[in-house]
Amino acid sequence: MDSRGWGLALESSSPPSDLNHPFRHKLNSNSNNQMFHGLEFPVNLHRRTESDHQMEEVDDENHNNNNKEVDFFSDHNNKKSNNNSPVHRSSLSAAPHLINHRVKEEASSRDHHQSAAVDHPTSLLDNVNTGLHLLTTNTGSDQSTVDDGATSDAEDKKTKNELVVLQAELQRMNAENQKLKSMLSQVSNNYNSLQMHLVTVMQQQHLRKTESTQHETSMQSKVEEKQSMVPRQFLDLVTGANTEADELTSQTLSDDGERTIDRSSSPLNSMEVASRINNNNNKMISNYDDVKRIREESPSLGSDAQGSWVQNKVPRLMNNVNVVKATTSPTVDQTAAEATMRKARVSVRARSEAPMISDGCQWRKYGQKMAKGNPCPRAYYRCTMAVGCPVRKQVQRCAEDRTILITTYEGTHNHPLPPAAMAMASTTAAAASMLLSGSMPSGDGLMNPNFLARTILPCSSSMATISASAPFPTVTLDLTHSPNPLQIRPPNTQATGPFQIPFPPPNAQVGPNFFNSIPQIFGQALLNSNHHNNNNQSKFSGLQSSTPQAFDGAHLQHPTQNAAFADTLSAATAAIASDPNFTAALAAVISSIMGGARPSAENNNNARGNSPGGGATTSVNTANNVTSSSSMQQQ
DNA sequence: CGTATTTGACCTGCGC
DNA sequence: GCGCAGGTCAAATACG
Repeated sequence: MDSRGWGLALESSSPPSDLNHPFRHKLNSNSNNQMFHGLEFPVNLHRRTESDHQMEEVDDENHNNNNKEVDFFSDHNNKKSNNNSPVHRSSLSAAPHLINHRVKEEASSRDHHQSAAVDHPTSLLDNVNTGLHLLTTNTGSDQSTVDDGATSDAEDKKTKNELVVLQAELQRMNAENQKLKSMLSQVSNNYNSLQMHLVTVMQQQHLRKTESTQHETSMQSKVEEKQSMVPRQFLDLVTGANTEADELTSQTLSDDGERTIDRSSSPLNSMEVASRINNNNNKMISNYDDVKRIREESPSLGSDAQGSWVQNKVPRLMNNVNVVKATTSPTVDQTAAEATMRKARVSVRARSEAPMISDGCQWRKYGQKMAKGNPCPRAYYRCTMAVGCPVRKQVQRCAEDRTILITTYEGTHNHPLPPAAMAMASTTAAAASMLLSGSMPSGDGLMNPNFLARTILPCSSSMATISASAPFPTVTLDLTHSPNPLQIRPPNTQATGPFQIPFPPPNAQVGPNFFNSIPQIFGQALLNSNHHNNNNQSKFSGLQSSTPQAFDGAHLQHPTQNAAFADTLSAATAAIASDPNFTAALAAVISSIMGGARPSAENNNNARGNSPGGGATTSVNTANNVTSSSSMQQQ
């Protein structure tokens, strides 16, 4: 957690006690999938499973032994001082025996089911380091106080038996790890395939639109331009570069003699397509004269809104991201992608008395301005976690309600993020991606924001808003509203069409998993819109009902693990959620593996403790959890 | 003394 | 062309 103690914690730091949870499994990161890099799977942390029960029994044994240790010590003292007491002698001999007997019985019964681990107990024991130190105290005390060789042997056997049990548990967990690995692999594969499919579809739509526009009449009327300005701007803000790049793409493909490619069947490698788009974006961005020429050549593409946007932003983008001439370098692709991503903004409204919400990243303030219409100054921050990171954010209090802090993110991090920052980063990235993807030309060539408002999450309550009238395409995630749809919504001057996603009530505990769920929600939204395009809206209802379970399954006890896992899971589910059956299956599998989708009431109610939970109604209180900050803004 | 913040100046785009 | 507003820069200042 950032030492500055910003007010709104989007993720919870890990209590030290949980960090040492003995049953944490750490999966090897999949080198082919950075999405799951460093993902740790706490297994059976939530449900009282057999293993937990076994461990507690062991602990109970230990505890009992520790309790008895006093008695033993007392007995030994009595024994030494008074060997003639038959009562003491009997209790002395009976207690360890009974304990060992119970342990043996338990070990035997478990060994019956897990014989593999018992086949070579001694060799395994040498290699097992449980780190639990379950028996050393007891054994040591007994050995130190009981000068009895038989008892010592019994203790050794007991120790070995318990270690055998632990070894069996380890093996069982290894098997679970393998299952999880395979599951992750499956998720990863689906994610990659769907991502490629998405790029392919995007490219097809672009090509289709390009062809259609070539047959259109030359000029649209001024009225038509006015009417289409908002959606066109919305389109342009997020994909206008691509739209023009498509012209370049067509030219480039023609120049390269590759235009014979069958677009309908999209044999092009999706990544190659994306690379070409980005490359041509670079061409466009790097050569403003080309942009003007293309706009002149393609009047239908050069509407006012689009032109103003390009003229407005391209030079700055050139300065900011050092766009260079188009090459096939992946770095250039990334730069173009960043330039594109910087066009989209994600605004988060949350109640906080602190000057800035804690999102896990390190920010450096580089400016502050008084914005028109708001007595509160607007502060400008840039990410300092890596040199040249393009991500910036603006922080400003709401003019109407100064308890509301509006944080607007822009750009995509170009560096690895700590788990604490993953939630917000993935949220903003997903929201920006949704803008980018959601603005792809649909059947009529334009994506109307109101279309999104009509189609996305009709049953949701509190809201996020897509703003197309703002200078930038902005997704506003409003964490200040009640989920009750009947409640009057405070005026949002920039909102043009409500696009709602479920958010917790103002006083609800909003935790990392809530933010982790946002990418998934946006994935749902995007997919829902796609389904709507395909007249296949019914699929989404199943998706909605199934995906929350996936996050319920992420109700884990370790906050960091929980955040990391749920974050990764949310990203994955957002990407793969186009198949509701798969999502439901994944939710079911994860829920079953993770110990059931039913979190305990304790976890939900004690969210800020060791159990932040995974739903949208748990963890840190957005509205009230406020801390002071040393990096005070003048607000 | 190094780093972060502050704040006025400057740049750019847009509307009139 | 001019003024306004948003955004950024960089020297000055504060802070640990």
